[in-house]
Amino acid sequence: MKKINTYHHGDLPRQLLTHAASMAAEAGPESVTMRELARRVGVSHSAPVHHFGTRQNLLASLAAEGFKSLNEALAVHPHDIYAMGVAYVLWALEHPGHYAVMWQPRHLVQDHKDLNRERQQAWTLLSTAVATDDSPVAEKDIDAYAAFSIVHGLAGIWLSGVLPIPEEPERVAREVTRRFQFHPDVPAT
Amino acid sequence: MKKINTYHHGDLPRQLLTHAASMAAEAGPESVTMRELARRVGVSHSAPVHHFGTRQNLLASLAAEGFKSLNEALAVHPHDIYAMGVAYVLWALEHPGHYAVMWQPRHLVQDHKDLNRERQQAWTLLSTAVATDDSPVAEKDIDAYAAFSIVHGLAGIWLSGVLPIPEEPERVAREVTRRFQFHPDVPAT
DNA sequence: TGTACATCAGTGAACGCGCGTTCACTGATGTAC
DNA sequence: TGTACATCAGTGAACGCGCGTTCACTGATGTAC
Repeated sequence: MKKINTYHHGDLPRQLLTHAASMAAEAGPESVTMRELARRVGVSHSAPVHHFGTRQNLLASLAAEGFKSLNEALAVHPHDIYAMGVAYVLWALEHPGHYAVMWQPRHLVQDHKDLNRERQQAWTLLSTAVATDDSPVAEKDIDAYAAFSIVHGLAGIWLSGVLPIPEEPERVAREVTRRFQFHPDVPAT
Repeated sequence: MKKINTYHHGDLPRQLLTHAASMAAEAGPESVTMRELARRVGVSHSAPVHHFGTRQNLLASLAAEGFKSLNEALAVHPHDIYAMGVAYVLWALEHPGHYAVMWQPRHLVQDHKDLNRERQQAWTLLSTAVATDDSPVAEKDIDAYAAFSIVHGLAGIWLSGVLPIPEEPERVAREVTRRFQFHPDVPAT
């Protein structure tokens, strides 16, 4: 039987990230302080410093973990932009703390290698999926912008708490996502 | 000629809100502190307290001002959901500080009368514009959700700084907004 | 199996700082007569 | 026009607090022999 030891338990970085995600979900990234985080995990306030160096680096690690997990969820539907969109929204609802940190880069250290790689990968996944449509090249960027906007907007509305999350978020997410159309023929008025 | 007096200048609440908006735009709502705000305006740190009572109330006043101004911008196009959407995005780009505060209700006092009224009014404007379409009633909510998501998402992407604001934001906003369609006939797969 | 030693994980005191709010105050303005 | 007084706007010291980071440290673990 594995001894559970507050000392050298080997799992502290993992626990710190998990609790940081909870805190960010409850009260935003700015509420994740090294000291309160340490209190919740039950270690001294220098323990997080030992593992992550600075607060900005800890939050960037959390964001990197978030993008990695999001990418896995998106990669399940590599060629279906609508299914991918639904997966995006559902992932955000399931990981509100990560999501908040990912989109508030202000709180993150800038040159975090893992974060930059995973974030780039997320955009690649999305734009590749959009590219499977046969739109003119000049329209592809707009298509990607719009597809991303609708799912990011829906997630943002729900997570901000301004509108309540419905009972069947998956159904609503699917219906909302359907309202996105590729490069409509009718020109803008 | 009007005497400009640091004392009793009568314009302090106005100046406080203006500078608070700048600060929120630069570094987020959480960076708006009573003390730094007072420093920027050049008054003592109790002056903002005298006029707004608490920090949360000051920020709620800023959000209320934001919704009021947004509503005026939206009301220019009362029956055209696409034009209204473009107006929404452009307004957000022009008022990044207000926009940030409006969508981070965590920092605001809850029972601010003006804020609650103006926020309700914004939703009424949007849903009324959507209702001019002849969709089935059950689809209207989804239509409103989707229309709001796409513009809120686009504004959020740009303001978060993750993707750069293009040279012609109005053109891009118009094109993106066109990607929204009312209740498509093709059922979801 | 035992021992010496290096390395790693976590501690706790200390630093300097900025914050929101309270409170008694003072200077400026407006009003009644 | 002058004066007394009330009201309003802004001040500055003080409070108690939580924060990120530094640093010398100690306890636990792993490894070489």
